[in-house]
Amino acid sequence: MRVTIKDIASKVGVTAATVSMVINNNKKISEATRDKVLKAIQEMNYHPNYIGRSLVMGKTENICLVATSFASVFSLELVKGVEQRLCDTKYNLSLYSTRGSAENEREILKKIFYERRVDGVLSMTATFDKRLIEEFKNQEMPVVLVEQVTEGAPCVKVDNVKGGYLATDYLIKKGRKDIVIVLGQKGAANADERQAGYEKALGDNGMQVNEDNIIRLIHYSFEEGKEIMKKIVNDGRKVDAIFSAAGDVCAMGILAEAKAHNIRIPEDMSLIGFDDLYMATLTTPALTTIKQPIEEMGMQALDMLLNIIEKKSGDTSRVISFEPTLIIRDSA
Amino acid sequence: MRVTIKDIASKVGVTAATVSMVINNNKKISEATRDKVLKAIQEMNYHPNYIGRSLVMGKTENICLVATSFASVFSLELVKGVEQRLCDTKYNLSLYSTRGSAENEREILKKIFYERRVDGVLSMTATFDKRLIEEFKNQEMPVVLVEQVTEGAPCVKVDNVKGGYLATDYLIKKGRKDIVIVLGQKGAANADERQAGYEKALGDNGMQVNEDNIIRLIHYSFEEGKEIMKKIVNDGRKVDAIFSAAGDVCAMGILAEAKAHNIRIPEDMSLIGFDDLYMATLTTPALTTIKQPIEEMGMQALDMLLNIIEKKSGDTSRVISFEPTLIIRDSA
DNA sequence: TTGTATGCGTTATCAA
DNA sequence: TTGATAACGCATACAA
Repeated sequence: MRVTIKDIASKVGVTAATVSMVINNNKKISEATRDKVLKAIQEMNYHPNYIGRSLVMGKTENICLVATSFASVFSLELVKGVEQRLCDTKYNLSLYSTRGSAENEREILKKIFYERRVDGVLSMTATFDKRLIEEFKNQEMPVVLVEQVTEGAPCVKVDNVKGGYLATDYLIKKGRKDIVIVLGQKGAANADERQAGYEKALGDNGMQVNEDNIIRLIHYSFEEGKEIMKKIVNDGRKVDAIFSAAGDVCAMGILAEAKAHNIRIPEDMSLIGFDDLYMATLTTPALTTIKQPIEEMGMQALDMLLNIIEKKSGDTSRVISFEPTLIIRDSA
Repeated sequence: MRVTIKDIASKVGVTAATVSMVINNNKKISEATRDKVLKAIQEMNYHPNYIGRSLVMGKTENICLVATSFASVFSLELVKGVEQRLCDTKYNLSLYSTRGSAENEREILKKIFYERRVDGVLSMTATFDKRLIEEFKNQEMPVVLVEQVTEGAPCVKVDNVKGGYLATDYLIKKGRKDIVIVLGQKGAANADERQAGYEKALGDNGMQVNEDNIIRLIHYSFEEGKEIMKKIVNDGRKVDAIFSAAGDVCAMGILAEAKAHNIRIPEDMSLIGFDDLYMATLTTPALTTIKQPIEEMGMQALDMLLNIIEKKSGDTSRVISFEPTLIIRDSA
């Protein structure tokens, strides 16, 4: 049998309540009994059962990170940031991946707070709408959103408008006239914002938006990047720059396919990515890209969540926006 | 206030026990009351509190993965595998990172089972010695080791000797004479085994081991890879192949630095990595590497753990070894 | 300063 | 088929 608080109590000759008070550093306990209890705890190798404690305290000391999947470099970096901050606290991290339909995602999120498995939630999922946030509030379950702004919940994100602007403006200043932008699906916050930055930069420089220059993809993948470049070549289009606002991996696909068609980069065509994954330094030419401080975002998101959990802040409408930066390498 | 089993009971006009039996599909409940209870559960949006259930059941339905850090692509791939299997079960995954000293690591591991936070442990940490395994056994806490064999605990690993052999033998067959191997610290199971494979391949081909060709690192990182290559250049060494048995990420660092010094790969020097991360396909040249089926290892490890937890198997000495394969691309 | 009593939300045993 | 009761391990208000 595992040793419980009662075992300690009976060994020392006090009650469980006393032992509990010693554990929780209650000042009203005499030195003498405190020492005896502590000694017994040592000897019997006692550790308080976390489930018992959780039940009475109403806290699990667990927080979770929810994402559609953890297969991306983005989520890895985020986990890194969260983890780094978490190790100084008493909290543990659980990962919930909601692979599958939006409905399934909703179910998982609901389970999380109704079953009280965690004290707070960090979410990178898409289905976090106002209704769901309302339910979280009703259940008093703190939540911080990452990369997605929804009214009523605090959020950590990157200034994607600025990211889109920086890249586009740089290309224009380099003399590029016909700039393709590759984006995720319409409606995805990052895609819409980056597009807005792209269009603003064009406008500020007295240029028109050409709808043909807006290309969309779904998985942000290497393969899609190749397909996009292949189509541009097959269509016989003359394009002097591509801004892969859908990330570095896609940009790498574009690069690979461009090489296969003997298109020289950056001489014939400029290429800019988004993310600044470290492999962006490894291609030839090395990729010019927009850097997002993902790890810092993870830390910040966790800090916000812990503040809410521990009631140091009730501010549920705070949006922290990180500044992206242009990293100039060889591809543009 | 959150809705509990009692709220349902009083609403329907039965006791909590009855509601509990309905939830747990006890057959002795009449259709009539079952329906009434189910309806109330729906209406009041009731979900059983997981903490309360855990306390009485003595199970948390949580398993954890322990690693020094989750900042590596290796651990992420493993998480992917585990996660994929886990989503069909009632279990949840927690991540514990034990960054810091070995002593700290020990403390965290002990906490895990003494506090009964989880039903089972998957461990990738180094400090899992016989003594610790003994403690796990005493506390009836199931554990499966990943990438590390220790007597008394089941384990999932890759045949690293073979991996080391495959790469080295291939380089020799390609006519390389002066092959550097990059390894983790002596004592780390994967490092020692890969080294053994390297030395066996040299021996089988009638070549001598040159101690200068064995280089060690700590973090398996991109930066360390760069440092290693820089040092080789600065020392004016003539090396015609590097086998980064410390992984693809390190190999990428080597690649980046080699490029910076205009060393052509594979013409001037062959380069082989280890892991087969998907980014290995994205570099120029694409990386030749030893593939470990990391994701499958994660799935297998989880299956073993769940079998032990659910008492379907008590076999604590099983070692499952996966076969690595040589993936030939452009760097060697 | 310490003990008694109670409750956290659930399941399980037994009696009705 | 259902209800009453105890139990899981711990923390806390109140009494002593």
